[in-house]
Amino acid sequence: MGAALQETDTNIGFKPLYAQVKDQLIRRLVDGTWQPGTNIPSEQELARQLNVSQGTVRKALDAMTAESLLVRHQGRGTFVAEPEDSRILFQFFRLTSDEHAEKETFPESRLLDWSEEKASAQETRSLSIADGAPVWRIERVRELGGRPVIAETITIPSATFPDFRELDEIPNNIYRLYSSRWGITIAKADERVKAILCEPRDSAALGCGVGTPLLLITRIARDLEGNPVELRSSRCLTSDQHYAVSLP
Amino acid sequence: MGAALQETDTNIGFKPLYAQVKDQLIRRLVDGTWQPGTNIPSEQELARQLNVSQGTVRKALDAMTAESLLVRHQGRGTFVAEPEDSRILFQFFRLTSDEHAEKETFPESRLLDWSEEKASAQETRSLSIADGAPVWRIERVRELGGRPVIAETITIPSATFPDFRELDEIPNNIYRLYSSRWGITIAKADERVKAILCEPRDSAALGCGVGTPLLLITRIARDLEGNPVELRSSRCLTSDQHYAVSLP
DNA sequence: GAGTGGTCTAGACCACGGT
DNA sequence: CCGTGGTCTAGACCACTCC
Repeated sequence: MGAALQETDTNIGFKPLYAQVKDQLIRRLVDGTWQPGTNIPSEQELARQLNVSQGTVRKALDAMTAESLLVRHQGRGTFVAEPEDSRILFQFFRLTSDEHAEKETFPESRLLDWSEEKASAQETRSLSIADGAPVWRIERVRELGGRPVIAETITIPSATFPDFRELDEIPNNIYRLYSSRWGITIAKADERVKAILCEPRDSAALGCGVGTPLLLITRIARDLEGNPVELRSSRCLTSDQHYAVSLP
Repeated sequence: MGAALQETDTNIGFKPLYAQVKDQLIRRLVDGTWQPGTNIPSEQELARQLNVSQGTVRKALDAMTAESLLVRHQGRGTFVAEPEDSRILFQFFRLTSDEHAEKETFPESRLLDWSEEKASAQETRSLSIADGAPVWRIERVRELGGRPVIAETITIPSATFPDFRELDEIPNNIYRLYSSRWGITIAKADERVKAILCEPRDSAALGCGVGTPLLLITRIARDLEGNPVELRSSRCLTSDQHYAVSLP
């Protein structure tokens, strides 16, 4: 790490060398030096570049692999993770069919509406944007096995996604779009789950009666630096599906 | 690992040395050689006992620490994790107050009923026990901030918890009881979450009307070896609470 | 000061993938 | 065959805790 190396541990702000290496490497992801899908230099090469040992680089790469930022292939190299369907599904989609572990297909989406509006109070708070700033709001219905099971509202700040208006389609896997068109990587997300009753607004879309119990999932998705990028509200029918969590 | 060491990687059943070390150490937890709260030998000592290097022992200990089986304290040593309130709360209790990260207090329990019954079909399946085997079923209500918010049913096989009948009290933190009285460590759990409507049975306990939307959490808790030990159904009021999940 | 875990280094050998 | 990541070892120094 050359001149940036901290020599002593007595500082309260001490960070281990491998953590500093990790920060450096994440910066290369953030600034686009390393594009999704490309392979990054070998451990030995990075060790030379950063003036640390190969073992220290490995510890940083291992941590990033654990966070799904990188993918390692023995004999081939280390690659920047891509927002492929299978990975996004596994990492961010916790709704599963009740019967046997399904084929894990990406839920089909049907776009209902999308328009630019002023952010609500909740959106302002969740996305850390200015009061009343413009946002895009996307309404769609998602289907599993041919049956509508999720009504979802996606909110993103207009400022973060310039020229969003010019899209002529919203793809199924929207995180891949964020990545390919704006270079924004969704790295993690926080979800809050509640039980609610179906309101008239969702009744038609989900094909269920008003008053049907629904799972409300409120997600804040964050980029590589932890900044909130997307707010999503999903109202889910859970008569034949469940939200699966493993502890820890 | 002496004679147990595998010499070559070409076997399909190959396990890295650190994983074999981890298995050995977990066995010491399972058979009670190392009791919760006690400190285990130092890395150097374990390395000598197992005929591996200290770095290999460290990798095994790091993995076990990540699974909350051990706790490390720099300068003091490595300790077997205890089922303390704060850890159990953090690891297994995902229901949180909507407002600001609460004081994280353990929810108070009020015992409604407990009796020995024959296992239902679901219990038989979830707990991998014989059809109609005897189980203990515990019904209780849990409160947060003085208000009842969870009605829960805990089912455990009678065979796994001998003399359960002789208890004169069911403590708040029941996982600590499993550990202290039967030497059973709850190491992980799988949860399934659905939205349901409050039924008459829970209406009185929760002080809400029939038809109120509730979060149904079905948990299968497992011991160190992954065997299912407890089935738990929690019906939760989520008007002022939510179920929190971080992805990944 | 002695002992512990935490970090960092350097080098070795292996299995894997592609040439 | 070579280069890659995966594993294992050995030794050094540090910070922390307790005596």
